[in-house]
Amino acid sequence: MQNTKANSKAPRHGSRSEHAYKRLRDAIQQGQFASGHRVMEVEIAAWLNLSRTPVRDAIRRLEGEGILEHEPRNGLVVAHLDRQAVMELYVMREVLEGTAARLCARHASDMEVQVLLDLVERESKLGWGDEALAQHNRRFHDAIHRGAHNRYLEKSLVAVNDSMWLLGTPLMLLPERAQAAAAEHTQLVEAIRSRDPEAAEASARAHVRAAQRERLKRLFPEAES
Amino acid sequence: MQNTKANSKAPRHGSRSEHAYKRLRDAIQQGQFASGHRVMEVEIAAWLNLSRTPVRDAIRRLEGEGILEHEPRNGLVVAHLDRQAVMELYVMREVLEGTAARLCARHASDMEVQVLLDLVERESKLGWGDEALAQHNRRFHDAIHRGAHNRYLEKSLVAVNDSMWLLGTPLMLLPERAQAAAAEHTQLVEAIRSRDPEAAEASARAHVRAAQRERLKRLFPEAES
DNA sequence: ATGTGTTCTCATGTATACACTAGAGTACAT
DNA sequence: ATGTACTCTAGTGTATACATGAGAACACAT
Repeated sequence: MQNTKANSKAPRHGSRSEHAYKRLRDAIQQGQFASGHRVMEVEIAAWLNLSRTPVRDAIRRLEGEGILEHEPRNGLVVAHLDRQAVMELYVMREVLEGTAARLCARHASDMEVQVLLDLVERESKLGWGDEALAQHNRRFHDAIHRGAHNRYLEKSLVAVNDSMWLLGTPLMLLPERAQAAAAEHTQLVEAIRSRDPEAAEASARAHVRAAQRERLKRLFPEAES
Repeated sequence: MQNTKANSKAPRHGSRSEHAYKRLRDAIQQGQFASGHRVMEVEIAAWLNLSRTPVRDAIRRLEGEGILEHEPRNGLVVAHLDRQAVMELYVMREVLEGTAARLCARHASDMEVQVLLDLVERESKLGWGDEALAQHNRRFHDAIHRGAHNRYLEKSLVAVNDSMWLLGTPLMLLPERAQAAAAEHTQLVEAIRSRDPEAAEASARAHVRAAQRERLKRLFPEAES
């Protein structure tokens, strides 16, 4: 075995496979590997200072999640989403986030609802365009996903949202979008608090559609849409 | 490398990893490995006459798909679904099949609709309780999933339906259910043919709920539900 | 008998060597 | 110049040896 101590900067999480998975995932999420960038086992292994075996595990997982894909003449690359894929992705996201909101209104415990109320409360106190806001946004949506109490829904949502960050910068970092999103979050939580599944689903769907409109504006500025 | 020719009965599909994946998947699907059965790399490797490496790949994939899971004191086992999990699974199935039907009504090409019409037509001519009927059922639903033209939806549906066969015998093998299902299929395709997304979704959701009721009767006969 | 510490063993994690394949380059013939 | 066959090579697939860790079994003390 090689160098078991001081394995570079980042702390080791669990097994080496797990470590490789997280590092690779983060690297892609943060845009260190852009869409279409080729990913080679040996390269990653050298980068993380491990053998190919745990790297392969990580790659296989990311492949299963659709983050990596085989490109015909090119080998394995970070997945690239064309316009059609983005549309399909947002359709799914609307369905899943809508469902999560509906189920959350029905099944979330009072304590879970309280957490949501606290989160929207705190959101208003955050500066716009901040990295902290993007993180807050993740927490907020995770709280709703968990409140739905459906492990399969949760898994599908993770998959869809993971594919989302292949699109680049989170929208929350854009001040206008952050401001609108805060209002939408408030409305959504209000529907959940009053245990109104229909309103909650409608609100979540509207929220996703708004994000989609904004996203399309950024991605394909000249498209008629 | 070992024995490259005459690798036992079943034909080799693509790579050894792929082969291992399919064989293992089929074995679980056909109930050769029941829910809760422990799965060990070495055992499977010996069974398929390969090394652990491709078997590991296969196992990792099935793990990612939720077909295999780590049980605290027991290692890796074929996933076991408790009552709660079954309920959650059917909720997701209702959402996803409903969505597929809705999108299919909107986006399927005329040719794809024609295929669906042919399939329901042919279904009426099949004997009930037959293995061929279960296969036909898969084809039918696959056709709807494809007709929705949404790769992420399709993937989620595959995942959910794969978890489904952890529950045992397909319901289609029960004559009463097969008969009812045929009627429901007809109604669903009719809604799709007339390009009515709302009716299609409602029909698909009803179809799933009917299946769920039947399933719960079999799985938990004495439950109040 | 019951607890507790110590092996022991089995299964998985990890590294690595070797095999195979498909694409890139190269040399030669026309 | 262009086509064609051959090699060369980079990257992945596969096998296998070795490391590690966590339960099980055992031995011993009380």
